[in-house]
Amino acid sequence: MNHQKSGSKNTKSNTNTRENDNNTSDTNFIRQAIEEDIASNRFDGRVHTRFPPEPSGYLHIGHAKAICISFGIAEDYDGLYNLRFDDSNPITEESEYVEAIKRDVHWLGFDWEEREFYASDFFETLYEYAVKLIEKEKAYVCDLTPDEMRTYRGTLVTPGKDSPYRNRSVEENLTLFGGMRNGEFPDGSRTLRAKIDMSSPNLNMRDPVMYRILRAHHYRHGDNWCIYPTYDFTHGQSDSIEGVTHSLCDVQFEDHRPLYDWFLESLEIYQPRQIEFARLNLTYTVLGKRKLKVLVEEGHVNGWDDPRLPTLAGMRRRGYTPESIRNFCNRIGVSKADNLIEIGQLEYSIRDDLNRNAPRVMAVLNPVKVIIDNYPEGQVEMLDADNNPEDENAGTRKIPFSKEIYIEREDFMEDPPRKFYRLAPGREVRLKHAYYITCENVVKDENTGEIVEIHCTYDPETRGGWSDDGRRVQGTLHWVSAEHAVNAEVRLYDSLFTEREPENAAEGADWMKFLNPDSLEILNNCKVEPSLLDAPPESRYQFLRMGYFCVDSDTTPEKLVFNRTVPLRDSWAKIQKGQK
RNA sequence: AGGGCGGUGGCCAAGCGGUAAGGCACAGGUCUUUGGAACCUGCAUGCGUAGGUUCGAAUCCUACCCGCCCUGCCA
Repeated sequence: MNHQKSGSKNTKSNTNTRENDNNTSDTNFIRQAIEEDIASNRFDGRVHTRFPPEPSGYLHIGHAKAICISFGIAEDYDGLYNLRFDDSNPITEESEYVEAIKRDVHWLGFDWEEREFYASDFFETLYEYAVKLIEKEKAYVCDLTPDEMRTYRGTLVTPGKDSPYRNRSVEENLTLFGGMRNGEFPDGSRTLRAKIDMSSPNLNMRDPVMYRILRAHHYRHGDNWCIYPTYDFTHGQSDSIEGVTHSLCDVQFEDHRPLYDWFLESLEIYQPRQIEFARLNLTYTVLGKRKLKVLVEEGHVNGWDDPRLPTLAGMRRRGYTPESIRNFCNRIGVSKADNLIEIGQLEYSIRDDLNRNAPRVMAVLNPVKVIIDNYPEGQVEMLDADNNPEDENAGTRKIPFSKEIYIEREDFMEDPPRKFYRLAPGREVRLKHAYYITCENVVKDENTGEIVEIHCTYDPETRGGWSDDGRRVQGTLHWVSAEHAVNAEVRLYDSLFTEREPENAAEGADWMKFLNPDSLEILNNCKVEPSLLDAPPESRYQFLRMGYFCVDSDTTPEKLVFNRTVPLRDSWAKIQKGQK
């Protein structure tokens, strides 16, 4: 069941490496439909898709799914894809968002070349289309107020009734619609409606509004217009104008498809095919621009790029790679069934990528000092450390070792439980890339009882972490030389919500009450190896045994700041849980 | 006088009348200078339910049940 994966694709300006993910489900109902269209020569065998965001917020992982579907399919069938801003509502749209969206789509690894469109650039054509429908007696100017219109529309189970303005003459409608455009009527006083069927069981067909009067400044066209087309009168025609063949969208628009087709057929213009798929839902978070906007605007997070957010900007800052997001989207598949993807699926995708590609480095997040009593005072050795055991070409680097080092506080226990393989009194462990050390005793703070120093001895014969006598140690610890350590701030993230389905768990609609108060933990006294000193923002590392981290944009020459992207899988934590 | 769309293991998802792919998760095990990774093994006599057609049904038919979406001059 392999559809053609063109060997010549992606030869353009994609800077990201596009690995073929062999977990990709290479068949789904959309691809099947497209293959049928190619086989039947509908659209002359062309495949041309589009991604149509409204510039009213930032893109999130749900948009990434839509982008990967639309753009990924176009690439796989040697087709084209457009980026189109669906900007027919001046009230919510801003240039800031179009810039952010373009940045995020590029970052994801897609290049729409010169095919960047704005629905608002089609306003003049759309206006002409509207006139054409009036002339064909398929549209009329309606003076009903919003409340009246709602009443006339009927309900889910009862038919609506015709507007008293439904049978105005073509001439009157033309005059009135021209007047609407020329600003002769106040906002909201009239609309242009499609004349379809007020008794249709599909509410979208009960004479939907095509144009409303709205004196609002459009971020792109200023005050040129005081009437704006609605989504329904804009989307299909934009697809048509752009030559799109397959208009892939959310299942929520299934009910709109008859209207999408009606406008195109009535207008007698080129008619693309709309196909719908289920939107992404993720556990322990909320998706949806409105909700994300609330979190940002009410200050529950620090901006659209807060690393806890499922926005692409936030995920980028968190340390996610574009590849990992694309692979995630491929792995979860496409269908029309409601879905709730476990956040672990996303974590798997980033670990999978970073494990293969992120350089290893040592960093101690919660340090405790270890003094090696028999190590010569003042001596410093530069030890070899491999940069990535998963990558032969990653090379090695030198790391300094000395008499005083830091290790992770939780890597030592005075009274260790079963299966604790780390440092404890009398026990020998390996310091990664360095030596075997044995714990001799500990020094505690007289008042608090907290361990302040651990005294050890090392075996000089185990340089590099090997011993010739075949002696084996159970544990291997990461460490940083105290004298050479660089201080850093490390930000640890937990899920934004405490509920698996915050939107459904609430009795009412108060998903906000499930915000996790501990979603951000800041560690201020972390010690990282000196090679990290000049690491640029967004560079990613594996902190050995601790997880994947990336340099945050808050980093300054005085202070290194890291974000934990995701911890390593931790089977010790599981054992501990089992022991309790 | 409601309409539309869905229901295959814990979470996704193939399947398209020939005897339930794959991924994540989970459970064992091997290996290991990351308790990581990798590797091996296990994990639906079952496809919303009940009937029917058929040599044979997740796939076809009938009825029923459940879930989601739709009553903006948002998209």
